[in-house]
Amino acid sequence: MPEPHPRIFYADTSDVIAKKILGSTLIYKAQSATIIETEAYQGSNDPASHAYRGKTPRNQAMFNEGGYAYLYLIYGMHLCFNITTSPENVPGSVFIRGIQIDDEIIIGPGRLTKRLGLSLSDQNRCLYQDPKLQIYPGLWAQKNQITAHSRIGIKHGLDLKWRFKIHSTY
DNA sequence: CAATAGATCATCT
DNA sequence: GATGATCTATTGC
Repeated sequence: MPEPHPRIFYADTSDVIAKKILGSTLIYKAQSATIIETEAYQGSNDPASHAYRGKTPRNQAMFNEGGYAYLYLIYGMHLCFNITTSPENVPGSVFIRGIQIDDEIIIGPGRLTKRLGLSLSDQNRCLYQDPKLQIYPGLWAQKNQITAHSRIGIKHGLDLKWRFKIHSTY
């Protein structure tokens, strides 16, 4: 039996984890999804981040140590799913933008949370301890290529190339 | 095709 | 009271 990514996997900064987690397998409600697109968000060094101006009730989950779920509602209707990174009280998260389930490609943070059935009750779940929500190392044996891009839907921090996509090359 | 508008609400100022 | 780490439908070229 393979093990989920351990606690130490999430200890680095979000831009590193966002790349490293591509191709990993997300397990939720008997569904198995491959992570194919991510973005990184940090803290006071990242003007696009919810945590740019410090801790608030909404973003408190971003201050967890690495490996916890951070979810929030955007535009009154879409749930967005992140995984925290970095030590406790150092805000950082990997925002999941795209997944693949079997042959179905799902791009868009709101679409994928709806498809998987994630909800705010999954807030703060630990990805390496909670059996309901887990992430395993990828089983992609192919040679893959990762590209870096500007993040979507933000007004600041567009110079940071913190959106990452994995492409299978065969 | 590309551009725009509308939905809809918790959070922050 | 304004806004936003979005998505879809619709309009316009």
